[in-house]
Amino acid sequence: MRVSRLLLVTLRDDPAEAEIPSHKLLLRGGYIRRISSGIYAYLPLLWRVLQKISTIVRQEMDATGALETLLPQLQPADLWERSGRWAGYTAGEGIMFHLTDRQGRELGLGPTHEEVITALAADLLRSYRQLPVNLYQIQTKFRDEIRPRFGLMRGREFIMKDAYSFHADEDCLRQTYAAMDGAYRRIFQRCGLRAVAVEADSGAIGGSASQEFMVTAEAGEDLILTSADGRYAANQERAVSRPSVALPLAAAPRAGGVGDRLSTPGQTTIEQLCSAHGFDPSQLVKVLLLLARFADGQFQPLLISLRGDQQLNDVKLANAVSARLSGAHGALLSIDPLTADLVRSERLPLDLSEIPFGYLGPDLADQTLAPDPSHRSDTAGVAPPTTPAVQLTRSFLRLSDATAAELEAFVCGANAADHHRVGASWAGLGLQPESLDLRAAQSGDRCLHDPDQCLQAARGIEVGHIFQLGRKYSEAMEARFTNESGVDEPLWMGCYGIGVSRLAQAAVEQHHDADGICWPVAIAPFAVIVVIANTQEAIQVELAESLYAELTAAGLDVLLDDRTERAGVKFKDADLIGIPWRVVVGRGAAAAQVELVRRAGREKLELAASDVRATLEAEIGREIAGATLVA
RNA sequence: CGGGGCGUGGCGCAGCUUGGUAGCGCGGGUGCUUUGGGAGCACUAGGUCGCAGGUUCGAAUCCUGUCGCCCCGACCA
Repeated sequence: MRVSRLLLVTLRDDPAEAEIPSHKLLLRGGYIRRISSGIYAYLPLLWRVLQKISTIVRQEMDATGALETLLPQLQPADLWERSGRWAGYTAGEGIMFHLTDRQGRELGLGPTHEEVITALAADLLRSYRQLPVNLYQIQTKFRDEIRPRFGLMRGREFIMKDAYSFHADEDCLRQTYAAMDGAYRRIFQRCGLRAVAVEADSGAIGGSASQEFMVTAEAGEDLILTSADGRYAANQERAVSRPSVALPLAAAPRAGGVGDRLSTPGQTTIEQLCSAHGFDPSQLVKVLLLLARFADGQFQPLLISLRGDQQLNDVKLANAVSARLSGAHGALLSIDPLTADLVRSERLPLDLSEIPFGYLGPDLADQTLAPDPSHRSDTAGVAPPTTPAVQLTRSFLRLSDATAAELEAFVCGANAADHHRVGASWAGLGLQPESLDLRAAQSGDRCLHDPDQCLQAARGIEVGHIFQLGRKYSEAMEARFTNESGVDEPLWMGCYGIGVSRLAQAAVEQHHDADGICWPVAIAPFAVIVVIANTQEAIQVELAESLYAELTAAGLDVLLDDRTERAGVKFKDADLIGIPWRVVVGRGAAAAQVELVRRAGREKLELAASDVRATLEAEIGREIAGATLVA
């Protein structure tokens, strides 16, 4: 391809809309253009990158025996109603674009394909003899993201490889999951990315085990925690660690007591309490008052106890709450602090004026949630307005993190303004807390697998995620097969995603310098750019043309910069768009000498034009092989 | 949705406080010179100042509304 024909439009200044390096460089290099928020045109250069990534993905997926397919993006609502996800994905904060067709049928634009594939599996799969099977596709996904961000990093329309496997039993699912783990490692390796596999929360997709693949980069949206020995890595949402040892309370209290009352006026925070009375935060139990909302309209107040020096992990909390109540009330929609503002905006029949915020203890009585009498008289005898009746549970769901539950004696609020209790115990308060893990693991915490190892924090861009779904969808959608004994049972499922367009940008985020992109050769739009330093010199043009023809004939992806620009312009553009190898045909052309420059390291080599092809083939071959073999 | 910021030729910005000729750099076109790290000179095209109201003799500038975009939070490949 000739640069003069490439529609190469590069920008000298950083566009105002871009914040992070990869986004700026993709815009400046003429790789993408924004059409609307979170919606991008992939220009010819980027399309070549995406095709190269897709090819690698295909090769590795095919090598595991997976079958490529292509599923519809327009999906009927009833499929999603059968899985129980239509409401959650379309209402409120739901991310599915949806529409009504001319017949009044509801359709959604596919954000993911569990429903479609499971319906297909129910149709096609009948016998254990057909199993296992793994179907994948590479296509555009649509998600009405709450906040699109950073160009291709979080778009409302993006390219994804998604795969879905079906199995006769859980053991077989585990094998395919492991095979996908291997394939993913090879894919990212071959794309030239430094990626780490981390334990993950399975989120809205559901299911049991799941693992994310993170490209480490400052601009990453996720926080990951890893141990230096490489044996543990997890998303912070999921990460576990050893809490520090709590300091015992100095004045040993009576065993099983409720503690001594302590006057603490105005001391509503952990810091104030500790500095006023010399407590250590680990001697305190802090109590959070929250409100969970469910798909069926039910509200459930939560009373969460944590040791004073620990932070709540809201993903762990959401999982714990879902596990207890989603069976009865459907999906957990949100958990928010229970405040006067929330009561007002949700029109809850609650009066929080008696709740002593800042002085809560784990034994706060359910009666504090009694309905507000004034509210009752307001609405007595009046037909309720258009809003449906609020369903509110009038007792707390009480959950305690293990660090709090294990304290023998602690300081906590007295459930009365301006007072705390010192030396309280769970038995004394009449509570028997379950020991849950609700706390956020943090950088510096000691690891479970080895107390000598500490967790380190890094930021990451999630480029892949693999799940063992189990039978969640096959049960909901009645995708069943006949097993060896002739008995019908639901299929076991796994699903496996790679954000292809996100991966392209993540590669830029990881491979760039002050002058532009430094693509790994495996996914670069072109491997080589031949630059004619001065197009007025016929001898340079002639040599460059013959090199271009030779390299192209050798099967390399070659760009010929034949523009009549000055050399400096062409060098700047070549650096910006990040072609891994540059061949400069300039002053040495008369002697058939050219210069070979590696983009990433700037190494230069003067060599005979006749040696260029062999040198490039060796260098590129070495890089590709290196990326393939290391595993 | 809550909080913060921005909309002025294709791109990056100034002008707005204190109302009165719409400007700068880059980019585009033509010509000449230059030709190994974003060249120089000359000429030239291109803007209803996001949109709609209002105030005013007069609005890019002041007021109101609205749309769009970006950043911080809940979501995720």
